[in-house]
Amino acid sequence: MEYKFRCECPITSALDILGDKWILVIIKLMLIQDKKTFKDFTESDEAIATNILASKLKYMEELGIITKTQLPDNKKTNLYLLTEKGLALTPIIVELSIWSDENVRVHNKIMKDSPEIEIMKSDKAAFIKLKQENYKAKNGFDIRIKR
Amino acid sequence: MEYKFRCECPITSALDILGDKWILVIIKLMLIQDKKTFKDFTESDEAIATNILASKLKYMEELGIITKTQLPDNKKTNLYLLTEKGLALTPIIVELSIWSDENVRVHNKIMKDSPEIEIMKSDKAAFIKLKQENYKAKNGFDIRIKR
DNA sequence: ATTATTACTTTTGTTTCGCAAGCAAAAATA
DNA sequence: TATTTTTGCTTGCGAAACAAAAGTAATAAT
Repeated sequence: MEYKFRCECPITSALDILGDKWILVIIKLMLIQDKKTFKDFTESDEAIATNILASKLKYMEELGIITKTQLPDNKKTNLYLLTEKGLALTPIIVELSIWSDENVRVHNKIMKDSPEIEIMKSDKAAFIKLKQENYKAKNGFDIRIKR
Repeated sequence: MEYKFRCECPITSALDILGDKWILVIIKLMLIQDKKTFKDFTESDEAIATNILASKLKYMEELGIITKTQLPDNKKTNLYLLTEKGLALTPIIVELSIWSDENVRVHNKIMKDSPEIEIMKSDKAAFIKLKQENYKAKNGFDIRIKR
């Protein structure tokens, strides 16, 4: 539970936490693609290896970005859900989408369109609020047990 | 000049490019802290190793995020400057600042305040535009030679 | 009672990161 | 003009992160 930071800069410190290949991808899977179980994540297009997934989920839980919970009628399947701290990353995901749409397509020819990109661009704040509220409406009031 | 992408997702593809420990930190050093030479970067608080710096600068130039130029009266010192594609990352830097200010301080006790954080929060779009225009005013019309 | 599913862990590489040292060209200084 | 310093790197080696594959234990479904 002790993390290493390169220096006193807030931006660099954020990247000490988020700056790797997987953390923000996992956030995206949860927020945009509704993934919540270990199996959900392993079946995504990104094809994350199970050992890496396990270690990243543990790390994110420790940091308070996600929680690990269970449904009361199932002792096997765990639910991984975004906390407020995790949901607060939504603006970063949105800005990555927009930058990608305008600057990455030239490198990745098979990249999909974001269906919501125009809505995103025309009113960022509204889009962010909507995504966050939809997430909470779907996942915030489930009956579940913290473990 | 061939890059590997994990899948067709725009967000994941953006992170295939930006998702490492250094790229966004180097962008921040250029945009916020006015760093432009190899030496500038090595002297930053982040203390990047020279071999990593050299490889990242090369990679970023290949991608079109930065350019490598020279002043006409100096054959030694190179100037690394953000392109439009690199400047377009400003909103991501701003959102990282805001998330960090609210969520990272609990982990990094010695983290500095962003002096501009309140301005940033109160009008993001204006702040972003200002930063980008300041950067261009300072660096956009220098006499320099592309190499 | 048997099979399948879920959520991992373990093992064994491979690739990326990072420190330290070294080096060559250009620039500054004597 | 000769020497020293600065700048921008490269090289070599150890450490850490990432990744593919196989294995396991508990639970759930049949």
